Amino acid sequence: MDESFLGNALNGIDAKNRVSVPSAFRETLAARSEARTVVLAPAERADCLVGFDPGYPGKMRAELEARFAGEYSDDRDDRFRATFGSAEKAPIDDTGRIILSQSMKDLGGIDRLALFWGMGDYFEVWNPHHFVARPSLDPRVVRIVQRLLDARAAT
Amino acid sequence: MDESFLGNALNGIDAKNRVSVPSAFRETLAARSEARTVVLAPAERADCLVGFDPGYPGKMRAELEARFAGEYSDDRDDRFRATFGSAEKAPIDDTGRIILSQSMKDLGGIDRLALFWGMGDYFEVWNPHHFVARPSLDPRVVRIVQRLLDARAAT
DNA sequence: TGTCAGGCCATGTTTTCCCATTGATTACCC
DNA sequence: GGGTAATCAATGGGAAAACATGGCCTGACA
Repeated sequence: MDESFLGNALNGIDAKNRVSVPSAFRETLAARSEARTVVLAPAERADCLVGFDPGYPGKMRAELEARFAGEYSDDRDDRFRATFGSAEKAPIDDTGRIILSQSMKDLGGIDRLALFWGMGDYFEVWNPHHFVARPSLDPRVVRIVQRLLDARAAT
Repeated sequence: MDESFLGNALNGIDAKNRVSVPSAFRETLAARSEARTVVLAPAERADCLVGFDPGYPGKMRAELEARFAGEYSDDRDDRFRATFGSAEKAPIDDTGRIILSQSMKDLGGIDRLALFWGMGDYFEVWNPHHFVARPSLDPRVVRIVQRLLDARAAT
Protein backbone atom coordinates (compact mmCIF):
# COMPACT_ATOMS: atom_id res chain seq x y z
CA MET A 1 0.00 0.00 0.00
CA ASP A 2 2.39 2.68 1.09
CA GLU A 3 5.11 0.47 -0.29
CA SER A 4 6.44 2.87 -2.85
CA PHE A 5 9.81 2.82 -4.49
CA LEU A 6 11.52 5.82 -2.91
CA GLY A 7 15.00 7.21 -3.19
CA ASN A 8 17.89 6.34 -5.45
CA ALA A 9 21.27 4.61 -5.62
CA LEU A 10 24.27 4.41 -7.93
CA ASN A 11 25.78 0.95 -8.23
CA GLY A 12 28.56 -0.55 -10.29
CA ILE A 13 28.18 -3.27 -12.91
CA ASP A 14 30.97 -5.86 -12.81
CA ALA A 15 32.62 -7.85 -15.59
CA LYS A 16 29.90 -10.50 -15.40
CA ASN A 17 27.13 -7.90 -15.75
CA ARG A 18 26.09 -8.29 -12.14
CA VAL A 19 24.65 -5.34 -10.26
CA SER A 20 23.27 -5.00 -6.73
CA VAL A 21 19.64 -3.99 -6.46
CA PRO A 22 19.60 -1.29 -3.76
CA SER A 23 18.48 -2.73 -0.46
CA ALA A 24 15.62 -0.24 -0.11
CA PHE A 25 14.20 -1.43 -3.43
CA ARG A 26 14.61 -5.06 -2.46
CA GLU A 27 12.51 -4.36 0.61
CA THR A 28 9.82 -2.68 -1.46
CA LEU A 29 9.84 -5.59 -3.90
CA ALA A 30 9.52 -8.05 -1.04
CA ALA A 31 6.57 -6.11 0.36
CA ARG A 32 4.83 -6.20 -3.02
CA SER A 33 5.41 -9.80 -4.01
CA GLU A 34 6.63 -13.12 -2.73
CA ALA A 35 9.01 -13.84 -5.54
CA ARG A 36 12.55 -12.59 -5.21
CA THR A 37 12.46 -11.43 -8.79
CA VAL A 38 12.40 -8.18 -10.66
CA VAL A 39 10.92 -7.59 -14.11
CA LEU A 40 12.90 -5.30 -16.40
CA ALA A 41 11.78 -3.62 -19.60
CA PRO A 42 12.80 -0.68 -21.75
CA ALA A 43 11.04 2.54 -20.76
CA GLU A 44 8.41 3.87 -23.13
CA ARG A 45 9.58 7.44 -23.40
CA ALA A 46 13.02 7.85 -21.90
CA ASP A 47 16.36 6.22 -22.68
CA CYS A 48 16.39 3.98 -19.62
CA LEU A 49 14.92 0.80 -18.19
CA VAL A 50 11.98 0.31 -15.89
CA GLY A 51 11.81 -2.30 -13.15
CA PHE A 52 8.91 -3.60 -11.09
CA ASP A 53 7.61 -6.52 -9.12
CA PRO A 54 6.41 -9.62 -11.03
CA GLY A 55 2.77 -8.70 -10.49
CA TYR A 56 3.09 -5.45 -12.34
CA PRO A 57 2.96 -6.68 -15.96
CA GLY A 58 -0.64 -7.72 -15.34
CA LYS A 59 -1.56 -4.22 -14.31
CA MET A 60 0.34 -2.82 -17.25
CA ARG A 61 -1.56 -5.06 -19.65
CA ALA A 62 -4.84 -3.80 -18.24
CA GLU A 63 -3.63 -0.25 -18.54
CA LEU A 64 -2.52 -0.64 -22.14
CA GLU A 65 -5.71 -2.38 -23.13
CA ALA A 66 -7.67 0.47 -21.62
CA ARG A 67 -5.59 3.01 -23.46
CA PHE A 68 -6.12 1.31 -26.81
CA ALA A 69 -9.68 0.37 -25.93
CA GLY A 70 -11.13 -1.51 -28.84
CA GLU A 71 -8.54 -0.13 -31.17
CA TYR A 72 -6.54 -2.68 -33.13
CA SER A 73 -3.84 -0.91 -35.05
CA ASP A 74 -0.18 -1.25 -35.94
CA ASP A 75 0.43 1.31 -33.28
CA ARG A 76 -1.18 -0.84 -30.63
CA ASP A 77 0.67 -3.95 -31.72
CA ASP A 78 4.00 -2.17 -31.75
CA ARG A 79 3.32 -0.87 -28.29
CA PHE A 80 2.64 -4.37 -27.02
CA ARG A 81 5.71 -5.70 -28.80
CA ALA A 82 7.92 -3.12 -27.15
CA THR A 83 6.38 -3.56 -23.73
CA PHE A 84 6.24 -7.31 -23.38
CA GLY A 85 8.53 -8.85 -25.94
CA SER A 86 11.59 -7.03 -24.72
CA ALA A 87 10.88 -7.42 -21.03
CA GLU A 88 12.63 -10.05 -18.96
CA LYS A 89 12.55 -11.54 -15.51
CA ALA A 90 15.75 -11.18 -13.52
CA PRO A 91 16.03 -13.33 -10.39
CA ILE A 92 17.68 -11.71 -7.38
CA ASP A 93 20.43 -13.90 -5.96
CA ASP A 94 21.32 -14.41 -2.31
CA THR A 95 23.65 -11.44 -2.28
CA GLY A 96 20.97 -9.13 -3.68
CA ARG A 97 22.26 -8.95 -7.23
CA ILE A 98 20.70 -9.39 -10.66
CA ILE A 99 22.32 -9.90 -14.01
CA LEU A 100 21.76 -7.20 -16.58
CA SER A 101 21.88 -9.04 -19.90
CA GLN A 102 23.76 -7.39 -22.70
CA SER A 103 20.51 -6.70 -24.52
CA MET A 104 19.10 -4.96 -21.44
CA LYS A 105 22.20 -2.84 -21.16
CA ASP A 106 21.79 -1.92 -24.82
CA LEU A 107 18.11 -1.11 -24.42
CA GLY A 108 18.85 1.16 -21.49
CA GLY A 109 22.02 2.69 -22.90
CA ILE A 110 23.87 1.44 -19.83
CA ASP A 111 27.51 0.39 -19.56
CA ARG A 112 29.39 0.29 -16.26
CA LEU A 113 27.21 2.20 -13.80
CA ALA A 114 23.52 1.78 -13.01
CA LEU A 115 21.50 4.57 -11.42
CA PHE A 116 18.39 3.24 -9.69
CA TRP A 117 15.62 5.80 -9.38
CA GLY A 118 12.39 5.38 -7.41
CA MET A 119 9.16 6.25 -9.24
CA GLY A 120 6.55 5.20 -6.70
CA ASP A 121 4.87 2.26 -8.38
CA TYR A 122 8.03 1.16 -10.12
CA PHE A 123 11.64 2.24 -10.52
CA GLU A 124 13.93 3.23 -13.36
CA VAL A 125 17.47 2.17 -14.17
CA TRP A 126 19.59 4.79 -15.92
CA ASN A 127 22.98 5.36 -17.31
CA PRO A 128 23.80 8.10 -14.79
CA HIS A 129 25.48 10.21 -17.48
CA HIS A 130 22.31 10.22 -19.57
CA PHE A 131 20.32 11.13 -16.50
CA VAL A 132 22.34 14.22 -15.62
CA ALA A 133 22.22 15.34 -19.25
CA ARG A 134 18.44 15.47 -19.21
CA PRO A 135 17.58 19.18 -19.36
CA SER A 136 13.99 19.02 -18.15
CA LEU A 137 14.86 17.68 -14.70
CA ASP A 138 14.87 19.66 -11.48
CA PRO A 139 18.45 20.96 -11.19
CA ARG A 140 18.62 19.94 -7.54
CA VAL A 141 17.97 16.36 -8.59
CA VAL A 142 20.65 16.53 -11.25
CA ARG A 143 23.06 17.90 -8.69
CA ILE A 144 22.67 15.00 -6.29
CA VAL A 145 23.35 12.51 -9.07
CA GLN A 146 26.38 14.52 -10.13
CA ARG A 147 27.63 14.29 -6.54
CA LEU A 148 27.16 10.53 -6.57
CA LEU A 149 29.22 10.35 -9.75
CA ASP A 150 31.92 12.56 -8.27
CA ALA A 151 32.07 10.44 -5.14
CA ARG A 152 32.69 7.36 -7.28
CA ALA A 153 35.32 9.05 -9.40
CA ALA A 154 37.17 10.07 -6.23
CA THR A 155 37.80 6.52 -5.01
CA MET B 1 -6.09 17.44 17.66
CA ASP B 2 -2.42 17.03 18.43
CA GLU B 3 -2.24 15.37 15.06
CA SER B 4 -0.94 18.63 13.72
CA PHE B 5 2.73 19.49 13.58
CA LEU B 6 3.08 22.54 15.81
CA GLY B 7 6.03 24.55 17.02
CA ASN B 8 9.68 24.39 16.13
CA ALA B 9 13.09 23.20 17.29
CA LEU B 10 16.73 23.70 16.41
CA ASN B 11 18.82 20.53 16.62
CA GLY B 12 22.41 19.67 15.81
CA ILE B 13 23.58 17.21 13.18
CA ASP B 14 26.49 15.06 14.35
CA ALA B 15 29.42 13.61 12.46
CA LYS B 16 27.37 10.56 11.48
CA ASN B 17 24.60 12.74 10.04
CA ARG B 18 22.27 11.92 12.88
CA VAL B 19 19.71 14.42 14.11
CA SER B 20 17.02 14.19 16.78
CA VAL B 21 13.46 14.61 15.60
CA PRO B 22 11.86 17.00 18.11
CA SER B 23 9.88 15.04 20.62
CA ALA B 24 6.68 16.99 19.85
CA PHE B 25 6.93 15.94 16.21
CA ARG B 26 7.60 12.35 17.18
CA GLU B 27 4.35 12.36 19.12
CA THR B 28 2.47 13.77 16.16
CA LEU B 29 4.00 11.17 13.88
CA ALA B 30 3.00 8.42 16.31
CA ALA B 31 -0.57 9.74 16.38
CA ARG B 32 -0.72 9.62 12.58
CA SER B 33 0.84 6.26 11.88
CA GLU B 34 2.02 3.06 13.46
CA ALA B 35 5.41 3.02 11.87
CA ARG B 36 8.17 4.90 13.63
CA THR B 37 9.28 6.38 10.37
CA VAL B 38 9.35 9.74 8.67
CA VAL B 39 9.35 10.41 4.93
CA LEU B 40 11.61 13.23 3.77
CA ALA B 41 11.63 15.03 0.43
CA PRO B 42 12.85 18.29 -1.02
CA ALA B 43 10.23 21.05 -0.84
CA GLU B 44 8.71 22.03 -4.17
CA ARG B 45 9.15 25.76 -3.86
CA ALA B 46 11.50 26.63 -1.01
CA ASP B 47 15.10 25.66 -0.37
CA CYS B 48 14.31 23.25 2.44
CA LEU B 49 13.02 19.73 3.12
CA VAL B 50 9.56 18.56 4.01
CA GLY B 51 8.74 15.68 6.35
CA PHE B 52 5.60 13.56 6.57
CA ASP B 53 4.20 10.41 8.04
CA PRO B 54 4.76 7.22 6.00
CA GLY B 55 1.25 7.28 4.56
CA TYR B 56 2.22 10.19 2.41
CA PRO B 57 3.77 8.48 -0.64
CA GLY B 58 0.52 6.63 -1.26
CA LYS B 59 -1.50 9.83 -1.13
CA MET B 60 1.01 11.58 -3.35
CA ARG B 61 0.83 8.78 -5.90
CA ALA B 62 -2.94 9.03 -6.06
CA GLU B 63 -2.81 12.79 -6.34
CA LEU B 64 -0.26 12.81 -9.14
CA GLU B 65 -2.06 10.12 -11.05
CA ALA B 66 -5.23 12.16 -10.83
CA ARG B 67 -3.47 15.29 -11.99
CA PHE B 68 -2.00 13.54 -15.02
CA ALA B 69 -5.07 11.39 -15.59
CA GLY B 70 -4.51 9.38 -18.72
CA GLU B 71 -1.69 11.60 -19.82
CA TYR B 72 1.61 9.89 -20.49
CA SER B 73 4.29 12.46 -21.18
CA ASP B 74 7.86 13.35 -20.36
CA ASP B 75 6.43 16.01 -18.13
CA ARG B 76 4.57 13.48 -16.07
CA ASP B 77 7.62 11.24 -15.81
CA ASP B 78 9.88 14.07 -14.67
CA ARG B 79 7.32 14.99 -12.05
CA PHE B 80 7.35 11.45 -10.70
CA ARG B 81 11.14 11.43 -10.78
CA ALA B 82 11.36 14.57 -8.69
CA THR B 83 8.70 13.38 -6.26
CA PHE B 84 9.70 9.80 -5.53
CA GLY B 85 13.31 9.45 -6.56
CA SER B 86 14.47 12.25 -4.34
CA ALA B 87 12.37 11.28 -1.34
CA GLU B 88 13.40 8.77 1.26
CA LYS B 89 12.15 6.87 4.25
CA ALA B 90 14.06 7.61 7.42
CA PRO B 91 13.42 5.23 10.32
CA ILE B 92 13.40 6.80 13.77
CA ASP B 93 15.71 4.94 16.14
CA ASP B 94 15.20 4.23 19.84
CA THR B 95 16.76 7.51 20.84
CA GLY B 96 14.46 9.48 18.55
CA ARG B 97 16.97 10.22 15.82
CA ILE B 98 17.01 9.88 12.06
CA ILE B 99 19.90 9.94 9.64
CA LEU B 100 19.99 12.77 7.12
CA SER B 101 21.80 11.32 4.15
CA GLN B 102 24.30 13.48 2.35
CA SER B 103 21.88 13.81 -0.56
CA MET B 104 19.16 15.05 1.72
CA LYS B 105 21.47 17.60 3.27
CA ASP B 106 22.38 18.79 -0.22
CA LEU B 107 18.76 18.99 -1.34
CA GLY B 108 17.82 21.04 1.70
CA GLY B 109 20.96 23.16 1.77
CA ILE B 110 21.61 21.91 5.29
CA ASP B 111 24.97 21.38 6.99
CA ARG B 112 25.37 21.24 10.77
CA LEU B 113 22.09 22.55 12.17
CA ALA B 114 18.53 21.52 11.38
CA LEU B 115 15.58 23.80 12.08
CA PHE B 116 12.32 21.88 12.37
CA TRP B 117 9.25 23.95 11.63
CA GLY B 118 5.66 22.78 12.12
CA MET B 119 3.32 23.28 9.15
CA GLY B 120 0.18 21.55 10.37
CA ASP B 121 -0.15 18.61 8.01
CA TYR B 122 3.59 18.23 7.64
CA PHE B 123 6.77 19.89 8.80
CA GLU B 124 9.76 21.53 7.20
CA VAL B 125 13.47 21.13 7.86
CA TRP B 126 15.61 24.19 7.19
CA ASN B 127 19.12 25.39 7.35
CA PRO B 128 18.39 27.99 10.07
CA HIS B 129 20.64 30.54 8.37
CA HIS B 130 18.65 30.29 5.15
CA PHE B 131 15.47 30.60 7.15
CA VAL B 132 16.39 33.86 8.87
CA ALA B 133 17.63 35.28 5.56
CA ARG B 134 14.23 34.84 3.96
CA PRO B 135 13.02 38.43 3.52
CA SER B 136 9.31 37.77 3.24
CA LEU B 137 8.98 36.25 6.71
CA ASP B 138 7.34 37.91 9.69
CA PRO B 139 10.22 39.59 11.58
CA ARG B 140 8.93 38.20 14.86
CA VAL B 141 9.37 34.71 13.51
CA VAL B 142 12.86 35.51 12.34
CA ARG B 143 13.66 36.82 15.80
CA ILE B 144 12.61 33.54 17.40
CA VAL B 145 15.02 31.62 15.22
CA GLN B 146 17.76 34.18 15.71
CA ARG B 147 17.43 33.67 19.47
CA LEU B 148 17.73 29.92 19.05
CA LEU B 149 20.88 30.45 17.02
CA ASP B 150 22.32 32.85 19.59
CA ALA B 151 21.60 30.41 22.40
CA ARG B 152 23.57 27.76 20.55
CA ALA B 153 26.46 30.05 19.76
CA ALA B 154 26.72 30.91 23.46
CA THR B 155 27.47 27.38 24.61
C1' DT C 1 37.82 -30.89 -22.35
C1' DG C 2 37.37 -25.99 -22.73
C1' DT C 3 34.34 -22.25 -21.94
C1' DC C 4 30.96 -19.78 -19.73
C1' DA C 5 27.28 -18.64 -16.65
C1' DG C 6 25.56 -18.88 -12.18
C1' DG C 7 25.92 -20.07 -7.26
C1' DC C 8 28.73 -19.59 -3.13
C1' DC C 9 31.93 -17.64 0.11
C1' DA C 10 35.21 -13.72 1.40
C1' DT C 11 36.34 -8.84 2.31
C1' DG C 12 36.33 -3.78 3.30
C1' DT C 13 33.56 -0.17 4.23
C1' DT C 14 29.57 2.05 5.72
C1' DT C 15 25.62 2.02 8.45
C1' DT C 16 22.86 1.01 12.51
C1' DC C 17 22.10 -0.54 16.86
C1' DC C 18 22.94 -0.01 21.75
C1' DC C 19 24.68 2.02 25.97
C1' DA C 20 26.56 6.23 28.38
C1' DT C 21 26.51 11.25 29.41
C1' DT C 22 24.85 15.82 29.71
C1' DG C 23 21.68 19.36 30.52
C1' DA C 24 17.26 20.94 31.39
C1' DT C 25 12.71 20.65 33.01
C1' DT C 26 9.32 18.59 36.11
C1' DA C 27 7.66 16.48 40.14
C1' DC C 28 8.05 15.86 44.91
C1' DC C 29 8.90 16.41 49.65
C1' DC C 30 10.38 18.50 53.61
C1' DG D 1 8.82 28.08 49.04
C1' DG D 2 13.28 26.26 48.48
C1' DG D 3 15.80 22.62 47.70
C1' DT D 4 16.34 18.01 45.96
C1' DA D 5 15.38 13.95 43.42
C1' DA D 6 13.61 11.99 39.20
C1' DT D 7 12.43 12.02 34.46
C1' DC D 8 13.02 13.02 29.75
C1' DA D 9 15.21 15.18 25.73
C1' DA D 10 19.31 15.69 23.01
C1' DT D 11 23.89 14.14 21.96
C1' DG D 12 28.40 11.41 21.91
C1' DG D 13 31.00 7.13 21.16
C1' DG D 14 32.00 2.18 20.45
C1' DA D 15 30.56 -2.49 18.93
C1' DA D 16 27.97 -5.20 15.81
C1' DA D 17 25.57 -5.94 11.55
C1' DA D 18 24.50 -5.11 6.71
C1' DC D 19 25.63 -3.66 2.24
C1' DA D 20 28.01 -3.48 -2.09
C1' DT D 21 31.44 -5.83 -4.50
C1' DG D 22 35.39 -9.01 -5.76
C1' DG D 23 36.95 -13.65 -6.47
C1' DC D 24 36.60 -18.74 -6.52
C1' DC D 25 34.40 -22.99 -7.68
C1' DT D 26 31.17 -26.00 -9.50
C1' DG D 27 28.26 -27.77 -13.10
C1' DA D 28 26.15 -27.41 -17.73
C1' DC D 29 26.68 -27.29 -22.47
C1' DA D 30 29.28 -27.46 -26.59
